[in-house]
Amino acid sequence: MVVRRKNKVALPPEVCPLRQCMSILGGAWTPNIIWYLSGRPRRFSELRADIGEISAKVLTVRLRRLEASGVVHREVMPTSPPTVEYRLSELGQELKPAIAAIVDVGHRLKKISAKKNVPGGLRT
Amino acid sequence: MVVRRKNKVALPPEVCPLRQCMSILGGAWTPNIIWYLSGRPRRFSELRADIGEISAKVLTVRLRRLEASGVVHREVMPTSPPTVEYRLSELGQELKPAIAAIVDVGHRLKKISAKKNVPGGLRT
DNA sequence: CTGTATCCTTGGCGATACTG
DNA sequence: CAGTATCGCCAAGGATACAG
Repeated sequence: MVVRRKNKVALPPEVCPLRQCMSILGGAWTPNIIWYLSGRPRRFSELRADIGEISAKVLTVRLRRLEASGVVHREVMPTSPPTVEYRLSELGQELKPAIAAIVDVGHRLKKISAKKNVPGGLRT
Repeated sequence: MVVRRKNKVALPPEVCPLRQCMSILGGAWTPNIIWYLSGRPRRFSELRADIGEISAKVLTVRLRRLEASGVVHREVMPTSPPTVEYRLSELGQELKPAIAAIVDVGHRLKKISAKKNVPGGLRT
C-alpha cells in the first residue's frame, strides 16, 4: 500500500493541459529531442550525435516515453544493420509552436539578462 | 570539488536558449506559478490556494529561484500581518507567450488524444 | 501570514558494460 | 546500429514541524 497521492483536486482548466503538456516536454532533454525531430526524422545515432551529451539509456527512455505519449513515431527499417527512424507524429507536430515559443523567449531572455545584467540570471 | 560536469560542447545556438529557458520553467510547478502570476500579482497564500497541492516549501523554493532569475519580483508590504506580493518582472512577462503556447498546445493535445484515443496519451 | 528546517522518497540522469 | 542492464549520485518534491 503506497497510496501517497493526495486527493487530486480539480485544477482550473487552463492549468491541467499545462501540466499535462509539461509532463511530456518536462525532461531535461525532451525539448531538444522534439526540437531536432521537428526539423526532420532522425535515427537513434543521429539524435545522439546532435544532442551531444545524452547517454544512450536516457535517450532511449525519453524516446520510449515520447512514443508512449503518441508524440513520436518509431519505425524500424528492415535493413541489415538495424535502422530505426524517429519522427514527430501528428500529435508531436502540435508541440512545435510551443517549443518554438520557448526557443524564441530564450533568445529574448538572453538579450535582456545581458542588457540588465540580472543577478543569477541565465548563464551564458 | 566535485566537477563531474563533462566538458560542455557548444550546442547549436537554437538549443542553448532552449535549455536555458527550460531551466527556468522546468520545474513541475514553475509554469503554473508563472501562469497564475501572469494574470495578476498574487500573495503567497493566494498562489498556494490557486495551485492547490503545492507545499509551502516547494512554492518557496520555486519562487526564490524565479526571483533569483529575475523572472519574479517579490515585494514585502509593511502591513501588520506580513504580506508579500509576487508579480512577474519585465523579464517574466517575456515568458508569457511561451507559457501560453504550452497551454494552447496542451488543449489541442487533449482534443487529439481524445479523438484518436492515443494509447498512453494524455490522461484526462 | 510567510516562510524555514528536517527528513524522506522518487525519479532523472550519467557511466559503464553487455546484447541482438 | 540500436538498444538493455545495472549501479549510483543528486535534485525535486512531499510531509511535517517550527519560527518571525
